[in-house]
This record gives sequence, C-alpha cells and structure tokens, in this order.
Amino acid sequence: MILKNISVDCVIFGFNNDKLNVLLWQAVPELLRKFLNTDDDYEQIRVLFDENPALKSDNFWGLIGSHLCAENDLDCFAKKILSTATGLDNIYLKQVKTFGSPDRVPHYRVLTVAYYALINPDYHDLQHSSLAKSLKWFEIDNLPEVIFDVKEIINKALKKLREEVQYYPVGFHLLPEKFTLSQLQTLYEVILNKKLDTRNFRKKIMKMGLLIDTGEKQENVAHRAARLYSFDMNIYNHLIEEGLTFRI
Amino acid sequence: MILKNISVDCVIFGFNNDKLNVLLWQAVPELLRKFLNTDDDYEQIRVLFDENPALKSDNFWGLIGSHLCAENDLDCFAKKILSTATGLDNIYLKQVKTFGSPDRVPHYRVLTVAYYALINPDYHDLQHSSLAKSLKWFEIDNLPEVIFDVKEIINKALKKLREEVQYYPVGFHLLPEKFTLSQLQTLYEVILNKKLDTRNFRKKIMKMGLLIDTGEKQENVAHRAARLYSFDMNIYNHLIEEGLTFRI
DNA sequence: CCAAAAGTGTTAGACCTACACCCATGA
DNA sequence: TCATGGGTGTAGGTCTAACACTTTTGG
Repeated sequence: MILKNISVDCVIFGFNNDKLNVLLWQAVPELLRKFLNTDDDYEQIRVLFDENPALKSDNFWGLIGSHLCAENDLDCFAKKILSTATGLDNIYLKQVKTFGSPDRVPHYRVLTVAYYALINPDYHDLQHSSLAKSLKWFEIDNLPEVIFDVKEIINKALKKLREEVQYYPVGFHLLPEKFTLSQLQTLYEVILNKKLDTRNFRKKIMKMGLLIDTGEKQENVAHRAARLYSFDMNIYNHLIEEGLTFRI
Repeated sequence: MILKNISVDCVIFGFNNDKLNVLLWQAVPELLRKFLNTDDDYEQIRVLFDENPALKSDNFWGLIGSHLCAENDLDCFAKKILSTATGLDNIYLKQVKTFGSPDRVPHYRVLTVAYYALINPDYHDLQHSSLAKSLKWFEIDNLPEVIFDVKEIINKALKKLREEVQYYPVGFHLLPEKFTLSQLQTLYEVILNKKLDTRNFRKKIMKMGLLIDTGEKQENVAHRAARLYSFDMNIYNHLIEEGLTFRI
C-alpha cells in the first residue's frame, strides 16, 4: 500500500561541464512502478495520476520521487528511489526538509519529504539507469518549467548544500575518483557562487589532510599537467564524526 | 479530517534553574481536541488512541503534538500546537527532521515531523496554558520514560540546537527580556555542555552588537549586582538575513 | 569583613587575506 | 615559442585562547 499523503523526492545534484546541475524527469506511472512493491501500489499510483492532470503535462519537469510505500522505511525508500534512478548505491543522501503547505499540490493533500543527493555524472553513466529515457540534467540557474513547488524545494536543497559544504567536506562526492585541485576549487566556486583565491584554497584543503596524492598526473592537456588526488574516506569519516572543524 | 499517517511534534526547550529542560506531557484525547478543528477530527483521534494502548500509559511521557489536520499548513499547525501548549505566540520554532521508520509507532504507520521551540519558562508562566495540568518540565539529562522514539527525536533536536546556537544568536529566545551576561554564558554552557572562558565570551558577545544595556542592575543579590541587558531584535533580524557571521 | 559573583586587558600564536610570478605541457 | 592553466610564499592584520586580579554587594 502506498501512503497517499506522503511523497519522497530527491534533489540529485551533479557537477558537469563546470556547472552545478540537477537531475529531473517527467514521471509516468510505468516508471514509478520501479519504486513500488506490488501491483496494488501501481494501481494506486495510476489513480493519483488520473486525479491530477498536472502530472501528465509534457512541458513540466519534476523531482525524482514517489509516494511512500507503507512498509518501507523513509530513508531506505529515498535510497531506493536514488538507486533506481541512477543505478548507484552508497550515494551521499541527506534529508532536507518536509514541505507541507496545503495547496502545494492540487487536488489532494500531500507532504513531500525532500532529500538531496550528490553524484558525479561524468563518472556515473546514467544510461545504465532504468529510467534513463525520462531523465535529464539541467543547470541549476537554467531550470526548465517545473511542476508544483519544485523550484522552492530545489532552492532549499541548494541552500542546505551551500551550508554543508562549508563545514563538511561534502563536495568530494560530486567529483570523479581522481581529480585535480582546480576541479575541486571550481566545484566549490560553483556551489558557493563566488571566486576563491587559489593559493588560500589549496592551503586550507591540504591542511584538512583528506587528500591522497595518487602520484598520477593529467594526460593530454595543452598545459602543465595537474596532479591527480583521491579522497581519503577514513579520514573523512573521522572528520564527520567530530563535526565542524573545517571552513572554506 | 486528520491525516492518520502524519503527526507533528514539538520539542520545546526551556532554560530553568540553570538547566536545559524539555516540556513533555501525557496526551489524552480530550486535550488533543484543542489542536483540532472538528468533532470528526476528535472522533478519529479517539479511535487512534483505542487502537494504540501505548498511548494510554500513565508512566510514559511524550512530545506535545498531534496528527495533522488535512486542511492545515504544516508550519502553522506546529505553531498552533505550540501556542495551545504554552499560551504564547511568536515563539522561535524550527523544523528539525521527519522521522519515518516503519516500526517507530506500533499498530499503524506514522511519520512524525519534528519541530523545536525555545521559550523561557520563568518568564512565560505555563499555568495559563490550557494544557497546564498535563505538562511537565524535565531536565535534558534526566528524562523520564518516554513513548516510542521520543528520546531519539529529542536528541536530534538538541543536536540541531547545538549547531544553530553556534552560528545564530538563537539562545536569546531562552532568556527573560532582561538578563545578565552570566546568565547568557551559563545558557551557552548548558546548551553546548562545556565551560566557556568568561572574558573571551564577553568580548565575542559584545562584538556582535546585539545587546542593549538597559542601565538597570540586579537587585537584592548577595554580591556585586550585574548589569541587565536586553536583546536588539532589529540587529538580530539583520544578522539572520546575512547568515553565518558569528561563532561562539 | 567575608563570601560570592561581576567585571576587566594583555600577550603569543594561529589563521586569514591579499597578492604575482615561474613552470610544464601540447599545439 | 606561444597559449594555457598548474603550482607556489610572504607579510600584515585579525582572531583566538589562555590567564588573575580588583570591584561591588548583602549578610
């Protein structure tokens, strides 16, 4: 059984072409079926779609999400949505907020529990996703027409990301396994929407002690090749435990 | 109509006798009625209580809250709970998180949207509350037996309070209108659960420019009388707008 | 005059910001 | 050899942490 009054939506951020992107889709019941457990669930979803014509528009995009199945844990259901959408497990995922204005969705009352997730779209090819055909990346400051209060939800998630990224080294989730310091700096600049001083940025990052020099370098670049670093998950987990020690 | 799958609970913090306290109650349907809109709502609540014997125990305490009425905005409903419980409007109130394990409440599935609030119990006499007889303050590290996952919710709210208090001058909401710097320091020490250096604390606080010297002093104290300060709401609102400028 | 809390400054070290040039690479 | 981005150090100012004594008040 699905809970008609509760949906779970994921704001999936990606870092692509030096831009911060959000993954959206145009939901149809057949695809939502992949999040659900039973044929009954699917039947309920179809009824909801019939009740709410806004969901059927071709011109509006929405967050990837679904009504919650009664037997699923909230966090696990968000993970399930995410792994179904991206084909990836173990993605950084965090609850943002629950949205609950009475008129945010027409025709029936629904609260949306919003999560945000960070992935690297270059590294993780979404063609493997079973939803691939309905998914699309959009630049954060060039969003399409969206349904309901999706823009508000994205803005809130972005605000939360901006806060988190300053105190927790969260941004690493958006990069490939091996990356250059310039990529990392650009990522921070894009998320925070401001220029950072290269020398100071490097000092701060190196002081954290989170980076492992892989010994490798970029290849085939028309300039001095940059070192490639990877990211020490053990030290990261320690830092997360201890909390706010770090500030960009 | 009430939404059977959604409840809204408030973790109400108070600062009393130099301790951080939480306001709990033992809910009964007749009192919950005050949060609700219609007799039908009340009837539904009574059914839920009958279905769930845990709610009727005399030995367990719970957070002040209720199932959400379908026609009410989520934030407004939390405010309504709070003002009914305390008799006070314009209280600092913030969403913490939504709790959604499937087994957190026996017999039926319910997600709880938790809020936290800060009030000053010396200053605001809860005897005026229409729930007064069922309410009780408990010290944060001396909680009674609580129902369901209330302890987890309180801990999460406390963690959030600890984070917020370091970057936003939120703690002021817990003090009377006029207070001494020692009271403020004790409040921070209690919330953060660590000693602070008096001279450094005073420097930081004064640098914020949030305090107005009322010109008054304590009276009838067996030691040098301390100055009484009040708290400049205008500057506070500016600081909140601009965000993270301040760190204890 | 005693007990109890209020109130106050300085110093050393850490950290932050601002800033400009040489290096390595492929085309 | 040129264009491009990679990579580095320092100085001045600000912020932080650690620390001890005098003042005021009521009993």
